[in-house]
Amino acid sequence: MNSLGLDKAPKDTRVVVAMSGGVDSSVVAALLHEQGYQVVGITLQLYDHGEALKKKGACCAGQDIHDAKRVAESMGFEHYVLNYQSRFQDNVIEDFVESYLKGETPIPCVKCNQNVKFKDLLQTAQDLGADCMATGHYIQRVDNAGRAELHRAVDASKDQSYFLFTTTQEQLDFLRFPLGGWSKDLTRQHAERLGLIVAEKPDSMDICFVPGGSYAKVVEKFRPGALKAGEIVHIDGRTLGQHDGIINYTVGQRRGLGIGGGHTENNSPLFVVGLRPDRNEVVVGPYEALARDTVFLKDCNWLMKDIPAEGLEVEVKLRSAQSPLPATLYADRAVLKAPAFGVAAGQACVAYIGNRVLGGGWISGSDNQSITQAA
RNA sequence: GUCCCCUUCGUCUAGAGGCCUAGGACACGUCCCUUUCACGGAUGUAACGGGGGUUCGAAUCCCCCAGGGGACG
Repeated sequence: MNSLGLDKAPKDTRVVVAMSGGVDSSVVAALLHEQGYQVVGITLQLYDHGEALKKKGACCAGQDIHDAKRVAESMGFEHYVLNYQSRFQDNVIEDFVESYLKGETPIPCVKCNQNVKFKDLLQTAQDLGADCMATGHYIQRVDNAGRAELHRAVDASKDQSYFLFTTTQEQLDFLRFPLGGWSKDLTRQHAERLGLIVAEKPDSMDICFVPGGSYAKVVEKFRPGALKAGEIVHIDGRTLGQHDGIINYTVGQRRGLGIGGGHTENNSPLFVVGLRPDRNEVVVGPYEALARDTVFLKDCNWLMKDIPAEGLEVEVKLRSAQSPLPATLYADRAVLKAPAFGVAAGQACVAYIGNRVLGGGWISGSDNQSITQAA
């Protein structure tokens, strides 16, 4: 059994590494190469800023691709660049745009993992005769009696399980995440040791196809007219101000409303409580108005057997950086032990038992049963 | 067009002679956090309508000039 869990010598094991051009995936590729594996680095060209966003100057995707290629060249393993622009456009950007127009808050990173990296790229890797595909994600693949499970990263602060909840059992069987047990520090140490040119490269943060700019402008570009000014209304019916486009807001948001004091008791801050795309309105209210204890799910992906009818005691995350919340999971919803504040449709509900990632679903809506029942 | 009240940071306001080089909240900016959008944390900018007085000393007292409410007009 080699380090990738395969019953082959490294030199006979062909592994495709999905290289983004960042530190993490570069370290994975270089490390596996160092260990003697047949590494094939693949970097996807997903968009072109010069063309897609009508921006001048260097294209960021180009720089990342260039970095990945240089890492491969310096280490001496194969590397290919595949043009996936149309797939990315169809499966990620279009969905992103449509979701915002519906008043939801999409997660393009998950769609990209789900529909591009772990689907098309993974298929390509298999077509290339690879034994497995490795990525630089901070998440663990744990073998439990012959069955692969998904577990949170050891470094909780870097855990990316939220973004990978759509990973299927079949995909998981073929995937490897060498950094799942590492800290970011350790990764960077290895990057330096290996002399990678990307060792000092900062972590990516914004949406990749919206570098440093406004994502709303991207939506506006693909759907002219999407940025339409409208009213900001309070849940009590008052109109408190104007917004410059519903797509600029997400449920739970506080900043950016521009509504000063004098509208609420004690000048308490206002939060976006809801979005009404049909009326082009942003609905605001006090923090308490965000309370929800029932989260409805759709298009779920579970890495486990059927969920019992009486429910399953789990913890869920409704936002990537949020602490897990105790809940009872059903096939189509999660019922929280205590209300969550700022549950946005379009975001994901990812379930855990301990460190194990059970999968999750897309949030289609939410409710506050305790209030509904009391009323 | 007689007699009363009001006028402070972008907003809502605290303030009733020295504790105010004017405080708070909301908004806004910056930074941190963050492979979504957000939340959150830290930090910062910013005001006594104007002009005279009285006082050792006025945002606070008095007097004028400009903007909102009151059973004769």
